[in-house]
Amino acid sequence: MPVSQQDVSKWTEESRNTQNMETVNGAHKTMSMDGDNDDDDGFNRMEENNDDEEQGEEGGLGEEESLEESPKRSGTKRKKMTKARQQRFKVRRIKANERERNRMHGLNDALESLRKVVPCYSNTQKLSKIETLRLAKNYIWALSEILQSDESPELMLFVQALCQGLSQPTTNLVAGCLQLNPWTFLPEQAQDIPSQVHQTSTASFSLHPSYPYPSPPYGTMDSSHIHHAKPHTVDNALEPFFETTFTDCTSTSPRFEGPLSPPLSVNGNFSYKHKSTTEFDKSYALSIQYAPQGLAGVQCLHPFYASSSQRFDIPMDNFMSYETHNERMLNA
DNA sequence: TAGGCCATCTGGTCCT
DNA sequence: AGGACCAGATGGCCTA
Repeated sequence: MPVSQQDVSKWTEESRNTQNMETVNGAHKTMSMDGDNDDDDGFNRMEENNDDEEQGEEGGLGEEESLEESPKRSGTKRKKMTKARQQRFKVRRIKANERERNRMHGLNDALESLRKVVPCYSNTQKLSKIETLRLAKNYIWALSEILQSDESPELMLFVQALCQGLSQPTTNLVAGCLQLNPWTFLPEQAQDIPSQVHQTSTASFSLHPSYPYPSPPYGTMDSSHIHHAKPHTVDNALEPFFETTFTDCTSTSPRFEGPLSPPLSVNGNFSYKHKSTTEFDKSYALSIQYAPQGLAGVQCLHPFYASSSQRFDIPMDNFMSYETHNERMLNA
């Protein structure tokens, strides 16, 4: 770990007694070279350092708390590292490592719980930690805006809000969970899509000016933009469909009560960079085809139809395929 | 093979 | 003194 002057200035006399600059830098030169969870490693290093600093010291218990002048730094005092003291450090370090592991496991458990309540969850495609946090942040923010606006949220804007700042794979996953084509709500992607698709889908949605892209730095999200949400000037061809969809969901689909339904793998299905429109359509169709038991197999949260964050499954029959969507748009 | 993600170790700091 | 929390460093694993 690089040690700055500021860090050095923070050191207390006590810390200097147990570890000077050279010790710190030396430790990091050799730290974690094996990575095999050998708890003795750090203490072996400590002992090596101590060997350098305790020349001729035999480690009697009675000398444990005595102080001596450091031979390497004038004016600094450090405690003798006796065998007993080394042993105490070793035990303390082992215990600290275990606590740290448990702490991180608890953190990971909490993160896993969070993964299960954000809008899309897949057992096969686990969101990374950072993406989980980003999606959760977007989700909370979107929900709060919906509450404040007191209006029926439009799905496209809702998904846009969810996907702010998310990586391409995560955006694909969210899109897959909501059975949307990410081309239709990500402006930067829309620049690269084939013209045919662009004309038939993306151009139909006027991206809301209050959803700038790329997203602002995290934590600085402007909370005003949904208040400014203007009604769509261009009819969203999906909107009536989704209104029906979610209405149907509440009436025909069982509410989420038990274990998660089988996940729908959307891995790569929305990747557009190396696929023609036809290929895209095929992969999209495949993603639907492999959805188990006629259900989407994913669990989606829509704040307007799933109050209190209740999860529900969206029947596959309620979804319009990408081809169907394109046909409708072409015929419109 | 590079890059992303992750688990783990570690030392420093703050608090009880 | 010891625990909680944090951030840096490192190596392993996986994927494009």
